[in-house]
Amino acid sequence: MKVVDVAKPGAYHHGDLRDALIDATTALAREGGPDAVVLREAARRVGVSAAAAYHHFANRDQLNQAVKQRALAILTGRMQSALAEDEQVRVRHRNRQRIGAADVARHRLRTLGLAYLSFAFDEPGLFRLAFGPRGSWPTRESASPHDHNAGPFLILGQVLDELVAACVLPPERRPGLEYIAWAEVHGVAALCLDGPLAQLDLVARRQIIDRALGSIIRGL
Amino acid sequence: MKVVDVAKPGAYHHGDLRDALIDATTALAREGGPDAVVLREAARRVGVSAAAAYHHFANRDQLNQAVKQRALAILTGRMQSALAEDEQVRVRHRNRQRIGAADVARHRLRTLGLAYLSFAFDEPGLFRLAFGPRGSWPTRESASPHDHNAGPFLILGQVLDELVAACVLPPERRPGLEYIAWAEVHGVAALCLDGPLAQLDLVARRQIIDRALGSIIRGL
DNA sequence: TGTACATCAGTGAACGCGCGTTCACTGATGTAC
DNA sequence: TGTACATCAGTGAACGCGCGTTCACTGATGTAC
Repeated sequence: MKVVDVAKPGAYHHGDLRDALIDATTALAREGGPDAVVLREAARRVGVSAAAAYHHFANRDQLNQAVKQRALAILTGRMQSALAEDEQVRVRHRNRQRIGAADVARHRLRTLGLAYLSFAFDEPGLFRLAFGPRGSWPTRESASPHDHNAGPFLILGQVLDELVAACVLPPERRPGLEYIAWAEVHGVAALCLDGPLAQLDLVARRQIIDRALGSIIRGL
Repeated sequence: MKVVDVAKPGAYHHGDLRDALIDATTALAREGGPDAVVLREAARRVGVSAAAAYHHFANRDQLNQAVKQRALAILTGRMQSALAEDEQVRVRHRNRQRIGAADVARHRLRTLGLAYLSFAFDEPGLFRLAFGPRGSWPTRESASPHDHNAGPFLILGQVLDELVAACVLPPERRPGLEYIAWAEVHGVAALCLDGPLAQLDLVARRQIIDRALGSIIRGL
């Protein structure tokens, strides 16, 4: 197995330029959203000629698409680690109080929603890129193999399954519920970032979020 | 009062270039979304030099902002006329069957949601512009005086008030409910246009929409 | 192990494009006398 | 009613910019013998 030596200074061959370009472009998107995704600037940041990028991407759109997937992977990671953190807290306190499976499942759903929203607010540039008009939504086939197909969609689905198992959610209402739950949370994020809710102060926003999450859980 | 003679051919003075530019740019946005909002192209379509635009807008962003407001006005109009059409149907059938105020109010809320979604699907370019990252959301002060401040927000608020009046919605849950309802419907639109729901066929999309609207109304 | 050579992954210069914006200008409009 | 003139709303040419993309090239890498 070849060891990839990253950024060996002065090296003619970069080592892993493709990944480096995706990294740099992700940073651009982070700072300036979809409009900041500029192939030349990414190459500049990596310290490479713009033409070099064309050995790794057919065109700008392919680079853009790769960054879009990266953004989604970051979102997925945040959702997963939020659940994991939740789990740790629960394990640590398990002797002090016994919590029912129903409450646990409900809490996990809420955690997922909060993770989604905090991604949107912490990383508005990446969020806008991921859910913006440019480029297509990655299909299951085009998704990165490292994800094990575990996009936001699947994580949400698992937690909804837990709700069914905990008898919180009637099984007949389970199918397709991902869409509804996702839409509600996504709508809050979108309206807060670029819509009529953009001017809300943090307190008001917090209220809306609590209310929306409550509404989803109650709506089960 | 001066009669504005639109597009008198060969006229040096245009008459109402400002409006004409907004019209042309709206057409651009309709066809290509936010990225298609290009000052020079709008001037070209109107048949005027690009520099002329600077007698009416300080810069490209102001033009963009005006078109954003136009898009919102169109959305508002669609919502209003959907309600009006509903009303007509109801008046026409009023002798055949008596419907309770509660059902009427619920139906009006559903109508509003459908109008919002049909705007998103019929006019994706305008929808993306209106709710996209570029430009700020128009505040009450900057809104066009012709609207009488009746944006989507206020129409929705009125219908929610009707629900309270009809005893469908407990008054204590009324305040701020606009946000929740709007977010849910907006989320469906956004995810269907540019998100993971983009690949759904029309039938599946229709199901999601029905379900989401039902969920809002049930959640009251 | 050493060498010839195909392939890979870079370079740097250039192309064409279209954009937003500015400038000095000029033709039309409307008002004061 | 006619005329001088300030103001308004256009013109067309130009500027500078930065982009995506292509091209002929060259240095590095790794493989076959």
